[in-house]
Amino acid sequence: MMAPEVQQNVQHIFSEYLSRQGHRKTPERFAILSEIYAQDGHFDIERLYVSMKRKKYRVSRATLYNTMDLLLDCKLVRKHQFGTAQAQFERAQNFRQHDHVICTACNKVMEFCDPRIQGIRNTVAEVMGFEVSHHALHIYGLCPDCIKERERNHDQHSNR
Amino acid sequence: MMAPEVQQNVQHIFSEYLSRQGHRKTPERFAILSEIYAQDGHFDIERLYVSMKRKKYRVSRATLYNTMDLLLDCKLVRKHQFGTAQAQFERAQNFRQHDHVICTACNKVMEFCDPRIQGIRNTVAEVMGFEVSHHALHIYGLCPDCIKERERNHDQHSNR
DNA sequence: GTTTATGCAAAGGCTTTGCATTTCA
DNA sequence: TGAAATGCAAAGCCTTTGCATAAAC
Repeated sequence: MMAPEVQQNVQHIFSEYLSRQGHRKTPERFAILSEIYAQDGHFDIERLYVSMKRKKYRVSRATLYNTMDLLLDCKLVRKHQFGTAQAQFERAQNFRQHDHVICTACNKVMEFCDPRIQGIRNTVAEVMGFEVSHHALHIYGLCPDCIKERERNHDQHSNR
Repeated sequence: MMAPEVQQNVQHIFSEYLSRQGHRKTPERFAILSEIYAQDGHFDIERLYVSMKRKKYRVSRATLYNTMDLLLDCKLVRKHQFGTAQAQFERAQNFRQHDHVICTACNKVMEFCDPRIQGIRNTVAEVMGFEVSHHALHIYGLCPDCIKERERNHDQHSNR
């Protein structure tokens, strides 16, 4: 569960951002942000849309996409492409930097942290003269469950 | 330019793969592989399609997509999603493992290698019990050219 | 009162699918 | 000859766009 302070905090950040950029403070925008910070883990636009419709919000997919761009711009949300067609999002405040491990069998997404990635970013900045803004590290493979699953199938195979 | 041995080599690998899997050896499949190994750097399906049409090959987009799946499966091609809608591909033989740096202003894609990534993969395997098959590390930011470009614009701004 | 944002539906772009025809084995 | 692959066009899916209406400032 998200602490109420976090909700207040992000609403404030968003409000400041909208002022600064000369954008309007519409109820839809704040409702979407609120809904996002009520989500656990990753979500996509469709899930957000259904989730808000179920709560009787009047919101359109177009506004969801538009608002996402604003939230990405002020870094309250992160966007991911895990190889599938539709983009995945997750909230960005009060979540420490992490990367993703994706199981190619069951599509489960897990998180991990490794300090070495910061070293790699620094090296890229120095050696290539890049001004690094962000990165995505996705490690693909089989999760422990799917490894077991595969072994079960192998056993069946050799015993029949 | 691609060395002729590489072309021969990959055609052989593909041929073996098709036999092993009980797939047919169609001229289209070998023509597509050949065309891919004549490409430099990254390419997408459309570019491949246009490129082959220009050379009067009779080939359809559907066959390109189908063949890509085969080539991915036998690891002669790698697939990337750099955040845009369409998938990017690159040939995989005789190219050492590398990752990508993407400029968010001009969309240029550059390559780099860092041995630390292997250490991260090993750690994920050990700590999470994952059987790692592959990974994607994308570092986003501004390339040197676009940093200069931005500074030029800043100067104009402050001088007017 | 202007101008921006919203909602809806239509259009776009990439990819997949269905099916008749061709081709490999 | 029979099964699989091809080409074409249509359909799907996610996302963006156009435009009339509504709402912020």
